[in-house]
Amino acid sequence: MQQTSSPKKILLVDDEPDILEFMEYNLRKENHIIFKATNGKEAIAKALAEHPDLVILDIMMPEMDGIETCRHFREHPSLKDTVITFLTARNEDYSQVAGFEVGADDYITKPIKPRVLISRINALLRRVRASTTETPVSSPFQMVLGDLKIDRERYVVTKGSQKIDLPRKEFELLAFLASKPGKVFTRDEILDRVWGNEVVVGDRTIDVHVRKLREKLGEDTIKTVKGIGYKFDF
Amino acid sequence: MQQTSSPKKILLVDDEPDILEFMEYNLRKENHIIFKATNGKEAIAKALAEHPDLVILDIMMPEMDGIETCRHFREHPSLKDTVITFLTARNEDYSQVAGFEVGADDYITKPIKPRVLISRINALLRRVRASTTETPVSSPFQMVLGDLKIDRERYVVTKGSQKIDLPRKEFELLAFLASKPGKVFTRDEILDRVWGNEVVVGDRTIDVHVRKLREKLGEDTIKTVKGIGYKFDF
DNA sequence: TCTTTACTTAACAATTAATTCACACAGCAA
DNA sequence: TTGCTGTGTGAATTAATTGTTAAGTAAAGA
Repeated sequence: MQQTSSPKKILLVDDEPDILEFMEYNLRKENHIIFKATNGKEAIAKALAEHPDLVILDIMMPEMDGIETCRHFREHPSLKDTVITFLTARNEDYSQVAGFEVGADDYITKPIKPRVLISRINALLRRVRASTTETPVSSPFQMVLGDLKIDRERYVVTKGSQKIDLPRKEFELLAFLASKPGKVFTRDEILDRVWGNEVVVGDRTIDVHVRKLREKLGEDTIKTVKGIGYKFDF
Repeated sequence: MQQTSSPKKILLVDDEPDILEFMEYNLRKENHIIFKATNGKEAIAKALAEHPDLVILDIMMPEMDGIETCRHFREHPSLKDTVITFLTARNEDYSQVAGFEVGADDYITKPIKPRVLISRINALLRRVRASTTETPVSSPFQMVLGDLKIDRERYVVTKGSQKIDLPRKEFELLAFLASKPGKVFTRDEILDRVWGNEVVVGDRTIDVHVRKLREKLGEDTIKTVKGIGYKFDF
């Protein structure tokens, strides 16, 4: 199974230790960082402290059940955008409805198979990341800049009438720089947006990619602003 | 959840009152103005009267189904640029293909999760309707792409004068990729649409199907865009 | 049931992309 | 000039992604 980019914080909430352990084991194998809670109150406390990317919440719990806990999450300003998925025994039909009403993002039924768990979790994490990152700027699929056309949908760059194939990072770097022609992006900004803040790469990585872009697009498309960063100009 | 700029008019079309109500509730929370219809005819009437920004159309409806209704929209001069998204139960096999062929803008599968619904809708509303206009709809049941003919009614593919029989998944995959020639579909998109959001398959499944298609149709029909996905080109 | 076909998985190979490395070079200040 | 800082470059290395084959399941048909 594909390895997702960066490890995520996941908070598991269930009153049964067996299930907690089972999920912890499986998710840890996927390199996620796991926190656990055995009731709703503890869950909220841990969430406030750790700000998990995802919460897996058992519906059936003593005292404060999953639905109730979820509602608390949704009411809390700093937690209300957390991704929450419920866990429930199969055939608890009505609770599904209730779950979605309080703003659940997904629903996993017990008994859980490791493969299914992992795949659902990864899919959720991907999707959520996608929807929050979604459309940075107005996102026209195609940008035209001088004699350069950048087609985000088709993933193709055209210079004049010549089609140029770019590998992923090069394309993303170019698209990012070109999103605001003329603006100077610092190395930090570039790393944040193109590489993501969790990935650690060396100092020369950006340079090399810039160089490759210059090789393919011509020397004068990307300009160096010494001590600051790079900008796209045409 | 982020509040989008201005309230939009949304027309919901479904024969099941529960679903209508569910969607109305969730979209109203987002400050949209909601209209409802329970069949295709009513939908067109309301659309003509209200000119909604977006139509959410259930595929499975008595009398005039979603596909048919969509076609009517597309033929109507004053409605043909309306953004339309389909609603369908998971794994209603070929309807996805049909949906794109009649010019759908997006595809939402039931059961619907509120947050997913809202995020997809908002994304759709933000994006200007330009991408679908550029793909001319040749004929609802038959696509012709270069020397390739895809007949979704008989699910038969013809290359030149040679008839090629494709198994179900291969056909669906091909038809999906071909629904927007040139566009790169990510593996996630492909899994979502061809396999359905709840089916769990391994990483190499798509590859193998792609390979089989290439075997049968020639190496250069489906192109790999490393790190992103696949695209159909001719 | 048996048989066939489609679908998925697993293991490994091949390919391509991303990153690092070592050093070169340029600009600037003392 | 010398030393410093920041950037450019090509080769080498490492990592990630995809291709391929074979084999195992599941589903459909006879």
